[in-house]
Amino acid sequence: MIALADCNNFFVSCERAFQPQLEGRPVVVLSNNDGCVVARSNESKAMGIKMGTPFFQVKELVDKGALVVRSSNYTLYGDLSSRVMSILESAFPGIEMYSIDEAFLHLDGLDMKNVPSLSRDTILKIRRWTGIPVSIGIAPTKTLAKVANHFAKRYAGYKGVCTIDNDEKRLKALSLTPIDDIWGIGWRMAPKLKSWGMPTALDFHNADESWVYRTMGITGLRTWKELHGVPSIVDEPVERRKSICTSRSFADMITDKEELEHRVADFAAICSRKLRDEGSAAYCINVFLHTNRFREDLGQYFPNATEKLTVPVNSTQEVVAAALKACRGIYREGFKYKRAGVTVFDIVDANAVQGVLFGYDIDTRDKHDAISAVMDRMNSKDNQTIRLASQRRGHYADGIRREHCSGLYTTSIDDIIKVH
DNA sequence: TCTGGGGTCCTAGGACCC
DNA sequence: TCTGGGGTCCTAGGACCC
Repeated sequence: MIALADCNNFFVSCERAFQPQLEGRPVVVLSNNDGCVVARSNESKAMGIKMGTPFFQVKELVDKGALVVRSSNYTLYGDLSSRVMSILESAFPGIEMYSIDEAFLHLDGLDMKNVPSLSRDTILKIRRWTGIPVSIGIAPTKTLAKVANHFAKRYAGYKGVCTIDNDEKRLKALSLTPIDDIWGIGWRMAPKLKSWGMPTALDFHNADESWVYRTMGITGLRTWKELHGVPSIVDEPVERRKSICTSRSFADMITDKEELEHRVADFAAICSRKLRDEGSAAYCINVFLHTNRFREDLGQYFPNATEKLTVPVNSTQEVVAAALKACRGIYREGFKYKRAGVTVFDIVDANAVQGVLFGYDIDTRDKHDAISAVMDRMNSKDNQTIRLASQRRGHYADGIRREHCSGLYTTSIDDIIKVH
């Protein structure tokens, strides 16, 4: 058996944890640049606001006072997430953090009849210590634990914990679950399955195994087996991320080459910082540019280019230099750019790089490493104390819309004073 | 007027080899 | 109408997740 702990309406709950007056009111949290709705409270879900709705479509409700809006505040959410995770970690034999607001809980060695009460106690503790509401689903496979979690969230009677531990409960739960709600069935497959007469998870569960493999491949078959109670989604502990991406949409469209290069240099610098934080280095630096795909009246251009290096890098100078080279190769005059990003991949352990650098200037590398280390120390507070000349003047967040942001309650002393 | 960001895995097809 | 048979590796794109 395995359990899935999932924070309810996580970003909204984080906002409410520090602004209790938002409790009971319809609240939405927006994506970067105040673009789309990415989190909704139960009240705003009940109003029919869909995930991914462009903010301008619901702005009127905000102006009328019928809806509360917040820009996203990832510093706050990341901080609360790690508090929730550490409580889960101390309560269960092992946890596998799956996303910022979800973790699979291993139950090895626990007496199964005690697991529901342990889960309830942990939920109460998390609520008391962090203010975040959590639900837990318990089942024989991860996919079924997700199903159980949905029920725990949806029906108050479960008091936050739902267990699927026999065939009767399993089949009943699947019969009540629309196929689109199954983990692993996305927006492409769901309409097809429905058109083939399988609107519920139980219909899919009852389909023929070889038919599932033929039509949906190995991934579809894994989901099918999981619904039958056969664990088929292996948990590989991810040692090292395989790619790291930093990208943003801009508040305004950019045409100027130099301005665009400053932004790309910023994104590359953030990527290099993320690499160093994980003790990684990358062989490949990719840059992509996007024009505004919603402006059909304007020319469209979505180029990308990869710089492949002979030696993996993680210093700010080297990553930025490679990104700018790639950027210069794809920039075209006359387009209005709305978004850009830097992705680094072919990632290796930075420590393993040392000593195999034949034909490479070790002194230069050591200098770069030393400079990066100093930059990291100086930038540890606000991230922008020191930067390369090719990066932008001003704060990197300038030019990104964030008009409804709450305070940095967990990380800024001024905000902590304000709250108290 | 305004429309997010960051990941993973799988597969088909092309390039290349003998 | 005819135009082999088998491999491997790489990559772009699709599909999925939060």
